Amino acid sequence: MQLRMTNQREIILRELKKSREHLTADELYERVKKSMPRISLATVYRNLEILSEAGIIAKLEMSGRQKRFDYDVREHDHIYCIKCQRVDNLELDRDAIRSVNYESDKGYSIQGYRLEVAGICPGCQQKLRSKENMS
Amino acid sequence: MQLRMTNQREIILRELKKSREHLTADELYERVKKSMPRISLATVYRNLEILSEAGIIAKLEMSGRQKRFDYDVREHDHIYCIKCQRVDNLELDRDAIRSVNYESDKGYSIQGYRLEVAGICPGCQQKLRSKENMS
DNA sequence: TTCTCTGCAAATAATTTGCACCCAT
DNA sequence: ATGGGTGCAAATTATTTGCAGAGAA
Repeated sequence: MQLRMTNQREIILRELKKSREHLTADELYERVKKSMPRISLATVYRNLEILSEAGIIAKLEMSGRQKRFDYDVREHDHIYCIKCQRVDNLELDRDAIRSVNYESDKGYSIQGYRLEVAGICPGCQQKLRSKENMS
Repeated sequence: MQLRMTNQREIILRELKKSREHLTADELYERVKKSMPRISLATVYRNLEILSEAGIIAKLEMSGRQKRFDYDVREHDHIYCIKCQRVDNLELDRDAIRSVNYESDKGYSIQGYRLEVAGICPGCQQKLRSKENMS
């Protein structure tokens, strides 16, 4: 199965790269529509699936509903805001986590792991503080 | 808001406790139906939500589509099978993970973390081996 | 009695798919 | 020209919600 570089695929990749955020399919759709108004959401979904399948982008399965997509395919972990769902990268030593012994567990053959940290982002901390001040 | 112990709630709790697995809402629904055929799936969803909100059970947001629910509310991590989606507990040292330094990251105030290990469960390893032998 | 809970059906949210046409290779 | 890609609408999957009646406290 050969991948073709269509116009829509190119723009999807460009927008994902440009933002450097961890966008959901519909967020990306909104941005892509600006340069290609007739593109369909299904095309965005299909391309995100195909491109992550091919290892060109990464699919993030975080807590919460929607999947997010990352232009950066290097293995890394994420931190997300429990208030606004925004997701940022975590720069931490994956080897240190790997050394936590979970190898022998339950007879599973281990394929990988995912550390997901939950927190409140600076923006939402700010909002909470101003709400406190009002009361 | 007072919680009432209805018949359906009791059975839902009993089945969740009995199985000691990490069931999805519809898996639980199928089991509960055996003792209470007229219960509705919406009631199962509502109860799982309310009970996890109240801290009586735990809601697991793992990779993949469906949420799973755990009778065991103690903090612990999970390993799941990438073939059959089954989820098992991981007994590992949470303090060791906590010591991986992610505190200062991005100005977030940290609320918690979740380590999710992916692997292939013994049952699915078996199936893969017999498939190999056939070819 | 009061207010939470339930069943049912309909609504929602996120994602996927069938189909006929389009266009990159 | 061939077969992957697209837009559109409809289908699917997981979950939630409105409502009127039921039942726990």
